[in-house]
Amino acid sequence: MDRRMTLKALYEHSNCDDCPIRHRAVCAHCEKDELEQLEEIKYYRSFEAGQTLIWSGDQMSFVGSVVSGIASLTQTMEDGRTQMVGLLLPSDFVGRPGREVAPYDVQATTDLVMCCFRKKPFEQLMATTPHIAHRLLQMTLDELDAAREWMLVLGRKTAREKIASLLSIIARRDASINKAGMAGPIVFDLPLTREAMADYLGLTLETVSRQISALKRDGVITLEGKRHVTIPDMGRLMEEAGDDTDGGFLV
Amino acid sequence: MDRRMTLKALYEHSNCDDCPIRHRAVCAHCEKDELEQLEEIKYYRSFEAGQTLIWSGDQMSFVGSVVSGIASLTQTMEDGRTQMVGLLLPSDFVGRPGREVAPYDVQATTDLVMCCFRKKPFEQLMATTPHIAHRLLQMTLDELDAAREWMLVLGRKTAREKIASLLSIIARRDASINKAGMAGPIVFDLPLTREAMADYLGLTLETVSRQISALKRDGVITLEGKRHVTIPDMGRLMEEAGDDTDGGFLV
DNA sequence: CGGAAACCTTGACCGAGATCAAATGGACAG
DNA sequence: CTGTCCATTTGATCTCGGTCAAGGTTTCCG
Repeated sequence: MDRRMTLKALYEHSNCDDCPIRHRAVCAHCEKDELEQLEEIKYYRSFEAGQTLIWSGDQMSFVGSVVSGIASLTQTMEDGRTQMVGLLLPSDFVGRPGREVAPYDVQATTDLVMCCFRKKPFEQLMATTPHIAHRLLQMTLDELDAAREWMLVLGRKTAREKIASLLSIIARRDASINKAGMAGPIVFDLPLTREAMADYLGLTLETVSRQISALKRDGVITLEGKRHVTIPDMGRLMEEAGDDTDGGFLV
Repeated sequence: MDRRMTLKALYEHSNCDDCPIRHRAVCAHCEKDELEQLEEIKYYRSFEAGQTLIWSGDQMSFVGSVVSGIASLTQTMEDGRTQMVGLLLPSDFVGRPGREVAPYDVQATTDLVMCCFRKKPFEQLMATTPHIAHRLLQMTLDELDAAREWMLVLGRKTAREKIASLLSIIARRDASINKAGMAGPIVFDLPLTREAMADYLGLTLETVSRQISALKRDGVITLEGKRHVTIPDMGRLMEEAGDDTDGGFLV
């Protein structure tokens, strides 16, 4: 894969209603010109599936959030073992205000559109408008909770539980985006290859495949083709994941 | 263990030079009265080894930081499997400003002294003094990086590498607190039982014991008694951990 | 000093998941 | 339709770390 990428900014929209940062910035304390300032330093970028947006150790020039598609954060050891350490779905934030250098690779797992802000101006804006900083702290705390929940998955769950955990995370996020409830069957397309799932779960792709087959055989999920998943009973899936069944909070 | 704990605030010192928050708060932008405000809501608490400060699901009434000793964050599944998701050494921050309920247990792994701030006043202070919020964001980002680095350990490293990783984290922190350099042997006391290490590493205590014995046999570490460790060659240990040898940044 | 309770080590065995290998299926170009 | 490519599935075997069990050390307390 080519290490360089098209850095051309894509000013596709002059005003952007679907930008998650903007939505998040809109609150009782917002002032009109704060939004305008955000607009000024905002731009869009598209990436193809498989592209690496940022390499570990690179200078970071922007922060931003996922508009559509999926990005992933991965760490790699010298011998090639890789571990995905974050899965960024639409509305998730990317970047470390105040940091110069990226601590891990950021990849486009699917075709991806990002809403970006140039980093320096964004940091200045953060310094002058406290509620953006506050919002960012809340988002970072959410990420930290998610990372720590995932540590339990990586450290203590069996392969079957790991798969069920991943499916239930994706299903939950998907249902909340589509504003569907938890009741009734949930249907979605798996946005990850077996290999990407393996990298997220600390497994091999063969084990992922076997466990998905097993969940299918046992009626926990239904598969059409290799990617289209139906979950007839979300509670059952969460049991398989080893989670508290009642802890079904929507993020 | 008793779920209730002595909540008695310990106003041991009326002015506190060793308080990490205060140190962190001292910067070019600090104003005198900000420190005074922090002083007003600050108090100390001591805990015995094994005590649980906060139970998952509890209301949190304070935030604060570790003065001495070690605290740990743990998650537990219904069947008893537990995973430690954070190791809090002196100067590390505890608490989620803006959150009501604790997402995991906080335990005193050793005897512990915390420097606490009542949560509500602290949050108000945060809202009025942006640089505290900023400082907190930086600390949270650090924690997030540490959590993600640990995900690689949990997901992809062998038992031997896991042990070496834990030892090198403790050694690094210890050396930086004592202002010792990385050159030359590093000596410290293991602050964790084999079981606690196992919970942090996603292993069993037997495996921890075996791997420590193996590292001793191979000359990577020296043990006196069960806890007193000498690391003759930090570079060697980091190789065993599977880390980039040159990435020896002190936090 | 003696006995009990933690904590730790070591051994024997087993099994979940890794590894190596081959077959299957779907998408797409020609 | 046919061949190629890639993702996935499935099978056979191996191995690392878990499990069960026994014994050793240290600490603490009467």
